[in-house]
Amino acid sequence: MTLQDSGNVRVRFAPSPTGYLHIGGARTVLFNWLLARKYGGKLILRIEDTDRTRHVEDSVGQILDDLRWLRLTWDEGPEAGGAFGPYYQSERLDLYNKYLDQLLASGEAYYALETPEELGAMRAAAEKATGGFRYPRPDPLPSIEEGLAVRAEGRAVVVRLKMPAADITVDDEILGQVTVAADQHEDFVIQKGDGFPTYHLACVVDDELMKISHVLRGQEHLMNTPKHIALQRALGFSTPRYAHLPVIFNIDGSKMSKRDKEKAIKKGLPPPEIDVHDFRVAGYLPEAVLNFISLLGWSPGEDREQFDLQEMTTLFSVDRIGKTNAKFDREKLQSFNTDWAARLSEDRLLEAYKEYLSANLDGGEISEWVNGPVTDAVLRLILRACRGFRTFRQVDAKVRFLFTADDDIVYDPKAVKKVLKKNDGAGYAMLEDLLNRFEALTEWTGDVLESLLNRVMTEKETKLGHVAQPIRVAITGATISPSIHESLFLLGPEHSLARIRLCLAKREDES
RNA sequence: GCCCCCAUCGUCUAGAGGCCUAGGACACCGGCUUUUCAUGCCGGCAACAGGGGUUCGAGUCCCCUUGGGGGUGCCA
Repeated sequence: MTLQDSGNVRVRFAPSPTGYLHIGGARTVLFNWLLARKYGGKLILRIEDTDRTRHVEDSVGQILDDLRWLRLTWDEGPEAGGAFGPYYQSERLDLYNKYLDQLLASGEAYYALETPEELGAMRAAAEKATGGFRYPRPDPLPSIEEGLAVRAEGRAVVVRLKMPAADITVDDEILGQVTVAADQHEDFVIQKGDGFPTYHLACVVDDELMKISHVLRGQEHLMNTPKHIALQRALGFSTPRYAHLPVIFNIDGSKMSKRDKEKAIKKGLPPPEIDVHDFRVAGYLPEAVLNFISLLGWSPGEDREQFDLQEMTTLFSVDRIGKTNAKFDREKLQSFNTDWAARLSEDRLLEAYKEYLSANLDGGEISEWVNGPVTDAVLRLILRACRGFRTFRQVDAKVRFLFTADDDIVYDPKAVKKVLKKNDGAGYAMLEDLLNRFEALTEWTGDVLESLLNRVMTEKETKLGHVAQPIRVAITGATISPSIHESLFLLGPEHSLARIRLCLAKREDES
């Protein structure tokens, strides 16, 4: 990046509205966002909705939502507006048609009259014969009149670009020079039979009209770039700087596909997180997700790993982006999440927790726990009691007993056996003793409870575990919860005592 | 098949010819702390894909092989 680029950086993220924002897409936006931020440029959000058959209802809303959750803002695009709109390609058809006409008139493009079926047959035959197919340019080329006449008959006709008979070199900021030989080119389709432009045309026209300076996109687009360069030359456009990002895979090397989720569900396995939304629902913090994906294909060096968006912006640079594909390691993400959760302010953590809850309740709000309405103060207490947690989902699991009615507590048989029945019901005996002491308490605070339990431990010359675990099982049904005095305090005297009595009563039922 | 890209611990990576006895982080394995689950602390294991060059010297440059990935759509 040279000095004269400063202030003129205009980058874009151009998703197709086919579902939630994919985690790989998130990294692409992030890098674009960082570049724009670093050089005081603009990030443009453009919706590439030229394939009506793949359009998914409301997915633009979902993508915008995911970006907001990540705190990645855009300067132009849906909701933001801008001087280069519209930002939906489906609303820019007249623009594409104008350039299409120009190309047709100058002879740089031509109508191709094969039906999809004919093309398919040609491809199949060629693949059988040589293993590969390249569209053979007709000789002579159909005239414009001919193309128009066929179209007038109601038959779908496509427009193809006449590729130049010369090598094309992509000057990539990450990969260096990549040359595709002249004999590898193919006259590709720029307008589909339904009158929509293909991705290539729309992309090139928009990048020019929107004055895009740098294109940072996935490496799966590398082989499209010579096509785009040819189109730019035919149209008299300039060529933006290109940087093709390495691809992100699953830990086993397979593609991170949205279909992995359906496959896992079919097998009865928990679905893996693939889309940004999945990570949100699973209880990850946007700070951690962003930090983690920034390190997939990029590194600031000097053994630095953890930083927020601001530091990232300072550290970011395109020449530190690597060429090697990366595998997505959820274990490391979890570790990052743990660190971020420990580092964030209470206010921010509370906000993030509420976002997590709302994503899981489909936008609804969690309203009641055993002791009444759920307030911010309650959520703060919960988060504090769960310090050291890895994801919000773990927080949920740990405090579920606070959202369960006394009669609905499910006692884990293993826990009951190990903690209560063992040693001739030593656990139950402990509970009976503790019940009396709890009933005598006039104050129910964490401190009071803690010192009471400590006293019991000393008196009985036993470990705290023998005191705490029976209570834990009695009030939660299982062996996992926040520290015992905090668990008791949060539950409150009424429910705590009720559950201990209930637990003791259940023992009698069984004997 | 053809074209293109890539190659350091299991994973993410540092490494711009001597600073490399190859560094960090996650995971893993030990140990400590602990009231459960976590957390925290200490220690350990672990890599330059293979082969040729170039050079006084190669993880770093070149070539080949192998392996991985992408493209080869009227998808983007």
